[in-house]
Amino acid sequence: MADARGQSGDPDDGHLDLSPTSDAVHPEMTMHPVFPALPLHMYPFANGLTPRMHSKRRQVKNACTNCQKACKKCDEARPCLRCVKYGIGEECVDSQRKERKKGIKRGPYRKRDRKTTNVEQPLDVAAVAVHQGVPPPGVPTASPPLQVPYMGYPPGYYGQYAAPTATPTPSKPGEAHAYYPHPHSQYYVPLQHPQQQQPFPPPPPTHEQQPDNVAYYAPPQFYPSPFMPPYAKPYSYMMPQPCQRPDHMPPMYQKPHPGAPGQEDVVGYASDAYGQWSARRPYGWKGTSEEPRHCNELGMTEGRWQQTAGSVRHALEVSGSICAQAARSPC
DNA sequence: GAGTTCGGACCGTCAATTCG
DNA sequence: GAATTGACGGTCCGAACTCC
Ligand SMILES: [Zn+2]
Ligand SMILES: [Zn+2]
Repeated sequence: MADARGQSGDPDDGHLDLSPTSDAVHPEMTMHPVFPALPLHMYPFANGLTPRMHSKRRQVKNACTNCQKACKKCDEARPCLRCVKYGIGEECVDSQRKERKKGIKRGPYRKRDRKTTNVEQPLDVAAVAVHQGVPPPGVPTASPPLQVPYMGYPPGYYGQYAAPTATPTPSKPGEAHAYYPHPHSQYYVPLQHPQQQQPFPPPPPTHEQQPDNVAYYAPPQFYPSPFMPPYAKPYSYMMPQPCQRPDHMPPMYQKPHPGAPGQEDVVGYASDAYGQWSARRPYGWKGTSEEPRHCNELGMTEGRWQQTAGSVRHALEVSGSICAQAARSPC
Protein backbone atom coordinates (compact mmCIF):
# COMPACT_ATOMS: atom_id res chain seq x y z
CA MET A 1 0.00 0.00 0.00
CA ALA A 2 0.93 3.59 0.10
CA ASP A 3 2.26 3.50 -3.35
CA ALA A 4 0.81 6.78 -4.32
CA ARG A 5 1.66 6.31 -7.90
CA GLY A 6 -1.32 4.67 -9.32
CA GLN A 7 -4.29 4.28 -7.16
CA SER A 8 -6.75 5.70 -9.55
CA GLY A 9 -9.57 3.63 -8.36
CA ASP A 10 -9.72 2.08 -11.73
CA PRO A 11 -10.98 -1.39 -11.67
CA ASP A 12 -8.17 -3.69 -12.22
CA ASP A 13 -8.78 -4.61 -15.71
CA GLY A 14 -5.83 -6.79 -16.17
CA HIS A 15 -6.58 -9.46 -18.64
CA LEU A 16 -5.05 -11.01 -21.60
CA ASP A 17 -4.36 -8.81 -24.47
CA LEU A 18 -7.18 -9.94 -26.59
CA SER A 19 -8.42 -7.06 -28.53
CA PRO A 20 -8.12 -7.47 -32.23
CA THR A 21 -5.86 -4.52 -32.26
CA SER A 22 -3.49 -6.05 -29.88
CA ASP A 23 -0.78 -8.53 -30.23
CA ALA A 24 -2.86 -11.43 -29.28
CA VAL A 25 -4.88 -12.17 -32.32
CA HIS A 26 -7.41 -14.42 -30.83
CA PRO A 27 -10.57 -12.46 -30.34
CA GLU A 28 -12.45 -15.56 -29.49
CA MET A 29 -10.72 -15.39 -26.17
CA THR A 30 -12.56 -12.27 -25.35
CA MET A 31 -15.62 -14.32 -25.00
CA HIS A 32 -16.07 -16.24 -21.90
CA PRO A 33 -17.65 -19.59 -22.60
CA VAL A 34 -19.89 -19.33 -19.61
CA PHE A 35 -20.41 -15.62 -19.22
CA PRO A 36 -20.03 -14.20 -22.67
CA ALA A 37 -21.58 -10.95 -21.66
CA LEU A 38 -18.84 -10.15 -19.24
CA PRO A 39 -15.30 -9.10 -19.88
CA LEU A 40 -12.87 -11.85 -19.33
CA HIS A 41 -11.56 -10.44 -16.12
CA MET A 42 -14.93 -10.04 -14.53
CA TYR A 43 -16.17 -13.52 -14.33
CA PRO A 44 -17.25 -15.00 -11.11
CA PHE A 45 -14.45 -15.94 -8.92
CA ALA A 46 -13.68 -19.47 -8.25
CA ASN A 47 -15.19 -19.13 -4.86
CA GLY A 48 -18.47 -18.23 -6.38
CA LEU A 49 -18.16 -14.55 -5.87
CA THR A 50 -17.24 -11.66 -7.97
CA PRO A 51 -15.07 -9.92 -5.47
CA ARG A 52 -14.63 -6.43 -6.77
CA MET A 53 -15.39 -8.06 -10.06
CA HIS A 54 -11.79 -8.55 -10.87
CA SER A 55 -8.68 -10.36 -9.97
CA LYS A 56 -5.13 -9.29 -9.93
CA ARG A 57 -3.26 -9.05 -13.08
CA ARG A 58 -0.43 -11.44 -13.15
CA GLN A 59 2.91 -10.36 -14.42
CA VAL A 60 5.80 -12.41 -15.47
CA LYS A 61 8.81 -12.01 -13.33
CA ASN A 62 10.98 -11.08 -16.21
CA ALA A 63 9.69 -10.21 -19.62
CA CYS A 64 11.85 -10.95 -22.58
CA THR A 65 13.63 -8.05 -24.16
CA ASN A 66 11.32 -7.94 -27.14
CA CYS A 67 8.15 -7.83 -25.12
CA GLN A 68 9.67 -5.39 -22.76
CA LYS A 69 10.51 -3.05 -25.56
CA ALA A 70 7.08 -3.38 -27.03
CA CYS A 71 5.38 -3.02 -23.68
CA LYS A 72 3.52 -6.16 -24.42
CA LYS A 73 2.66 -9.19 -22.48
CA CYS A 74 5.29 -11.81 -22.22
CA ASP A 75 5.20 -15.24 -20.71
CA GLU A 76 7.53 -17.49 -18.87
CA ALA A 77 8.36 -19.63 -21.82
CA ARG A 78 11.43 -19.00 -23.90
CA PRO A 79 10.86 -18.23 -26.57
CA CYS A 80 7.77 -16.52 -25.45
CA LEU A 81 4.57 -16.69 -27.38
CA ARG A 82 4.94 -13.23 -28.75
CA CYS A 83 8.43 -13.81 -30.02
CA VAL A 84 7.29 -17.01 -31.61
CA LYS A 85 4.55 -15.06 -33.28
CA TYR A 86 7.00 -12.63 -34.73
CA GLY A 87 9.45 -15.30 -35.64
CA ILE A 88 12.13 -13.93 -33.40
CA GLY A 89 12.18 -16.73 -30.97
CA GLU A 90 15.91 -16.98 -31.12
CA GLU A 91 16.14 -13.46 -29.81
CA CYS A 92 13.86 -14.11 -26.92
CA VAL A 93 15.98 -13.62 -23.89
CA ASP A 94 15.28 -12.37 -20.45
CA SER A 95 15.71 -8.71 -20.01
CA GLN A 96 18.23 -7.41 -17.59
CA ARG A 97 16.87 -6.06 -14.39
CA LYS A 98 18.42 -3.23 -12.54
CA GLU A 99 19.52 -3.82 -9.05
CA ARG A 100 17.44 -2.17 -6.44
CA LYS A 101 19.06 0.78 -4.81
CA LYS A 102 20.19 0.29 -1.28
CA GLY A 103 20.85 2.62 1.54
CA ILE A 104 18.00 4.94 0.80
CA LYS A 105 16.81 6.49 4.01
CA ARG A 106 13.13 6.58 4.64
CA GLY A 107 11.07 8.68 6.88
CA PRO A 108 9.58 7.17 9.97
CA TYR A 109 6.94 4.60 9.31
CA ARG A 110 3.55 5.25 10.59
CA LYS A 111 2.76 3.47 13.77
CA ARG A 112 1.69 -0.05 13.40
CA ASP A 113 -1.83 -0.90 14.21
CA ARG A 114 -1.68 -3.69 16.71
CA LYS A 115 -5.23 -4.61 15.86
CA THR A 116 -4.55 -5.27 12.24
CA THR A 117 -5.85 -8.79 12.50
CA ASN A 118 -9.13 -7.58 13.84
CA VAL A 119 -9.44 -4.92 11.24
CA GLU A 120 -9.92 -7.52 8.60
CA GLN A 121 -12.64 -9.23 10.48
CA PRO A 122 -15.54 -7.18 9.22
CA LEU A 123 -14.40 -7.76 5.69
CA ASP A 124 -14.40 -11.46 6.15
CA VAL A 125 -17.78 -11.41 7.74
CA ALA A 126 -19.09 -9.41 4.88
CA ALA A 127 -17.59 -11.69 2.35
CA VAL A 128 -18.93 -14.78 3.94
CA ALA A 129 -22.29 -13.21 4.27
CA VAL A 130 -22.37 -12.38 0.63
CA HIS A 131 -21.28 -15.82 -0.20
CA GLN A 132 -24.19 -17.13 1.71
CA GLY A 133 -26.50 -14.73 0.08
CA VAL A 134 -26.99 -12.87 3.29
CA PRO A 135 -26.01 -9.27 3.63
CA PRO A 136 -23.53 -8.61 6.37
CA PRO A 137 -24.63 -6.70 9.39
CA GLY A 138 -25.03 -3.07 8.67
CA VAL A 139 -25.34 -3.50 4.96
CA PRO A 140 -28.53 -2.18 3.46
CA THR A 141 -30.62 -4.92 2.00
CA ALA A 142 -32.50 -2.82 -0.48
CA SER A 143 -30.79 -4.51 -3.34
CA PRO A 144 -29.88 -8.13 -3.16
CA PRO A 145 -26.26 -9.00 -3.37
CA LEU A 146 -25.04 -9.71 -6.77
CA GLN A 147 -24.88 -13.38 -7.20
CA VAL A 148 -23.72 -15.26 -10.17
CA PRO A 149 -23.93 -18.97 -10.12
CA TYR A 150 -20.49 -20.30 -10.05
CA MET A 151 -19.69 -22.74 -12.73
CA GLY A 152 -15.99 -22.92 -12.33
CA TYR A 153 -13.21 -21.67 -14.47
CA PRO A 154 -12.50 -23.72 -17.46
CA PRO A 155 -8.82 -24.32 -17.32
CA GLY A 156 -7.11 -22.26 -19.89
CA TYR A 157 -8.98 -19.23 -18.74
CA TYR A 158 -6.68 -18.48 -15.93
CA GLY A 159 -4.57 -16.65 -18.34
CA GLN A 160 -2.29 -14.45 -16.40
CA TYR A 161 -4.16 -14.91 -13.25
CA ALA A 162 -3.51 -17.32 -10.54
CA ALA A 163 -4.51 -20.75 -11.56
CA PRO A 164 -5.31 -23.79 -9.54
CA THR A 165 -2.37 -25.14 -7.73
CA ALA A 166 -3.89 -28.47 -7.01
CA THR A 167 -1.05 -30.02 -8.78
CA PRO A 168 2.01 -32.00 -7.95
CA THR A 169 4.01 -29.35 -9.68
CA PRO A 170 5.56 -27.28 -6.97
CA SER A 171 5.22 -23.63 -7.41
CA LYS A 172 6.05 -20.64 -5.39
CA PRO A 173 3.24 -18.94 -3.60
CA GLY A 174 1.23 -16.82 -5.90
CA GLU A 175 2.65 -18.26 -9.01
CA ALA A 176 0.42 -19.58 -11.65
CA HIS A 177 -0.22 -23.15 -12.25
CA ALA A 178 1.92 -24.44 -14.99
CA TYR A 179 0.17 -24.83 -18.26
CA TYR A 180 1.86 -25.90 -21.38
CA PRO A 181 0.62 -26.07 -24.88
CA HIS A 182 -0.37 -29.54 -25.71
CA PRO A 183 1.73 -30.60 -28.64
CA HIS A 184 -0.90 -32.59 -30.39
CA SER A 185 -3.98 -30.58 -30.01
CA GLN A 186 -5.24 -27.13 -29.50
CA TYR A 187 -5.52 -27.62 -25.85
CA TYR A 188 -3.78 -26.56 -22.80
CA VAL A 189 -3.87 -29.20 -20.21
CA PRO A 190 -3.08 -28.90 -16.59
CA LEU A 191 -0.09 -30.81 -15.45
CA GLN A 192 -2.03 -33.13 -13.34
CA HIS A 193 -2.13 -36.82 -13.27
CA PRO A 194 -5.51 -38.05 -14.45
CA GLN A 195 -5.84 -40.23 -11.41
CA GLN A 196 -5.60 -37.18 -9.29
CA GLN A 197 -8.70 -35.83 -10.76
CA GLN A 198 -11.38 -35.72 -8.25
CA PRO A 199 -14.80 -34.31 -7.77
CA PHE A 200 -15.07 -30.61 -7.41
CA PRO A 201 -13.62 -29.55 -4.14
CA PRO A 202 -15.63 -27.20 -2.05
CA PRO A 203 -15.04 -23.60 -2.83
CA PRO A 204 -12.33 -22.09 -0.73
CA PRO A 205 -13.16 -19.67 2.00
CA THR A 206 -14.13 -16.33 0.78
CA HIS A 207 -11.73 -13.46 0.81
CA GLU A 208 -11.62 -10.41 -1.24
CA GLN A 209 -8.29 -11.45 -2.40
CA GLN A 210 -7.10 -14.95 -2.16
CA PRO A 211 -4.02 -15.61 -0.20
CA ASP A 212 -1.21 -16.49 -2.43
CA ASN A 213 -1.15 -20.04 -1.41
CA VAL A 214 -4.82 -20.63 -1.91
CA ALA A 215 -5.67 -21.99 -5.26
CA TYR A 216 -8.60 -20.74 -7.14
CA TYR A 217 -11.21 -23.32 -7.34
CA ALA A 218 -11.71 -24.97 -10.61
CA PRO A 219 -12.77 -28.37 -11.74
CA PRO A 220 -9.69 -30.39 -12.37
CA GLN A 221 -10.73 -31.56 -15.71
CA PHE A 222 -9.20 -31.33 -19.08
CA TYR A 223 -10.74 -28.56 -21.00
CA PRO A 224 -9.88 -27.36 -24.39
CA SER A 225 -8.01 -24.17 -24.42
CA PRO A 226 -10.38 -21.49 -25.56
CA PHE A 227 -8.09 -20.48 -28.30
CA MET A 228 -5.29 -21.40 -30.48
CA PRO A 229 -3.93 -18.20 -31.82
CA PRO A 230 -3.47 -18.16 -35.52
CA TYR A 231 0.19 -17.65 -34.97
CA ALA A 232 0.39 -20.18 -32.28
CA LYS A 233 2.88 -22.64 -33.32
CA PRO A 234 4.17 -25.05 -30.81
CA TYR A 235 7.05 -23.57 -28.99
CA SER A 236 10.30 -24.21 -30.64
CA TYR A 237 11.40 -26.52 -27.94
CA MET A 238 8.40 -28.60 -28.65
CA MET A 239 8.52 -28.71 -32.37
CA PRO A 240 11.34 -27.82 -34.64
CA GLN A 241 10.66 -24.65 -36.43
CA PRO A 242 12.70 -23.04 -39.10
CA CYS A 243 14.03 -19.64 -38.44
CA GLN A 244 11.92 -17.11 -40.18
CA ARG A 245 14.85 -15.06 -41.16
CA PRO A 246 16.44 -14.25 -43.45
CA ASP A 247 13.96 -15.88 -45.75
CA HIS A 248 11.06 -13.94 -44.41
CA MET A 249 12.68 -10.68 -43.76
CA PRO A 250 10.46 -7.70 -43.80
CA PRO A 251 11.26 -5.12 -46.40
CA MET A 252 13.48 -2.22 -45.72
CA TYR A 253 12.24 1.26 -45.42
CA GLN A 254 13.72 4.65 -45.46
CA LYS A 255 13.07 7.78 -43.57
CA PRO A 256 10.96 10.41 -45.31
CA HIS A 257 13.60 13.07 -45.36
CA PRO A 258 17.01 11.57 -45.28
CA GLY A 259 19.52 13.86 -43.81
CA ALA A 260 17.03 16.20 -42.28
CA PRO A 261 18.50 18.24 -39.48
CA GLY A 262 18.56 16.42 -36.26
CA GLN A 263 17.69 13.17 -37.82
CA GLU A 264 19.90 10.36 -38.62
CA ASP A 265 19.96 8.73 -41.91
CA VAL A 266 18.91 5.38 -40.86
CA VAL A 267 17.79 2.74 -43.16
CA GLY A 268 16.42 -0.32 -41.66
CA TYR A 269 13.73 -2.78 -41.46
CA ALA A 270 10.17 -2.33 -40.64
CA SER A 271 10.91 -3.19 -37.15
CA ASP A 272 9.21 -0.92 -34.73
CA ALA A 273 10.98 1.16 -32.21
CA TYR A 274 11.05 -1.76 -29.87
CA GLY A 275 12.49 -4.20 -32.24
CA GLN A 276 9.29 -5.72 -33.37
CA TRP A 277 9.41 -7.26 -36.71
CA SER A 278 6.66 -6.10 -38.84
CA ALA A 279 5.58 -6.15 -42.38
CA ARG A 280 4.72 -2.55 -41.95
CA ARG A 281 7.12 0.29 -41.97
CA PRO A 282 7.27 2.60 -39.02
CA TYR A 283 5.07 5.60 -39.10
CA GLY A 284 6.37 8.37 -41.20
CA TRP A 285 8.84 6.26 -43.02
CA LYS A 286 8.86 5.93 -46.72
CA GLY A 287 8.73 2.46 -47.91
CA THR A 288 11.25 1.16 -50.27
CA SER A 289 11.52 -2.48 -50.17
CA GLU A 290 15.08 -3.44 -50.54
CA GLU A 291 17.45 -6.12 -49.75
CA PRO A 292 16.65 -7.41 -46.36
CA ARG A 293 19.21 -7.04 -43.70
CA HIS A 294 19.23 -8.06 -40.15
CA CYS A 295 17.86 -5.32 -38.03
CA ASN A 296 20.58 -5.74 -35.50
CA GLU A 297 23.13 -4.73 -38.04
CA LEU A 298 21.38 -1.45 -38.18
CA GLY A 299 20.81 -1.16 -34.53
CA MET A 300 17.12 -1.13 -35.00
CA THR A 301 16.48 -3.18 -31.98
CA GLU A 302 18.14 -0.47 -30.06
CA GLY A 303 15.44 1.91 -31.00
CA ARG A 304 17.08 3.80 -33.71
CA TRP A 305 13.96 4.85 -35.45
CA GLN A 306 13.88 8.54 -35.06
CA GLN A 307 11.04 10.87 -34.44
CA THR A 308 8.90 11.35 -37.47
CA ALA A 309 5.76 13.05 -38.58
CA GLY A 310 4.95 14.82 -35.40
CA SER A 311 4.75 11.68 -33.42
CA VAL A 312 7.13 11.75 -30.58
CA ARG A 313 8.88 8.53 -30.80
CA HIS A 314 11.27 7.91 -28.11
CA ALA A 315 14.63 7.00 -29.40
CA LEU A 316 15.39 4.30 -27.03
CA GLU A 317 18.52 4.27 -25.11
CA VAL A 318 20.39 1.10 -25.20
CA SER A 319 21.12 1.16 -21.56
CA GLY A 320 18.81 1.56 -18.69
CA SER A 321 15.14 1.11 -18.66
CA ILE A 322 13.72 0.79 -22.05
CA CYS A 323 10.13 1.25 -22.82
CA ALA A 324 8.66 1.91 -19.49
CA GLN A 325 8.05 5.23 -17.92
CA ALA A 326 11.70 5.93 -17.61
CA ALA A 327 12.01 5.97 -21.34
CA ARG A 328 8.98 8.08 -21.90
CA SER A 329 9.32 10.61 -19.26
CA PRO A 330 12.74 12.11 -19.25
CA CYS A 331 14.72 9.33 -20.69
C1' DG B 1 -9.75 -2.93 -40.33
C1' DA B 2 -5.37 -3.95 -38.72
C1' DG B 3 -1.00 -2.83 -36.83
C1' DT B 4 1.73 0.41 -33.77
C1' DT B 5 2.65 3.65 -30.09
C1' DC B 6 2.93 4.92 -25.48
C1' DG B 7 0.64 7.07 -21.05
C1' DG B 8 -0.05 5.42 -17.01
C1' DA B 9 -2.43 1.90 -13.96
C1' DC B 10 -1.03 -1.74 -11.74
C1' DC B 11 2.08 -5.46 -9.85
C1' DG B 12 5.90 -7.75 -7.35
C1' DT B 13 9.78 -7.39 -4.76
C1' DC B 14 12.60 -6.16 -1.17
C1' DA B 15 15.20 -2.62 1.75
C1' DA B 16 14.11 0.14 5.64
C1' DT B 17 11.80 0.44 9.67
C1' DT B 18 9.32 -1.07 13.70
C1' DC B 19 8.11 -4.31 17.16
C1' DG B 20 8.21 -8.02 20.59
C1' DG C 1 14.55 -12.01 14.05
C1' DA C 2 9.93 -11.40 12.39
C1' DA C 3 6.54 -8.48 10.78
C1' DT C 4 5.29 -4.57 8.44
C1' DT C 5 5.71 -0.50 5.65
C1' DG C 6 6.71 1.91 1.70
C1' DA C 7 8.43 2.73 -2.71
C1' DC C 8 11.33 1.31 -6.61
C1' DG C 9 11.62 -1.06 -10.80
C1' DG C 10 9.07 -3.36 -13.65
C1' DT C 11 4.90 -5.31 -16.62
C1' DC C 12 1.50 -4.59 -19.85
C1' DC C 13 -3.50 -2.67 -20.66
C1' DG C 14 -5.92 -0.21 -23.75
C1' DA C 15 -6.95 4.20 -26.04
C1' DA C 16 -5.17 6.84 -29.59
C1' DC C 17 -2.93 6.88 -33.48
C1' DT C 18 -1.24 5.62 -38.31
C1' DC C 19 -1.47 3.23 -42.40
C1' DC C 20 -3.43 0.42 -46.13
ZN1 LIG D 1 8.15 -12.03 -24.48
ZN1 LIG E 1 10.16 -13.23 -26.23
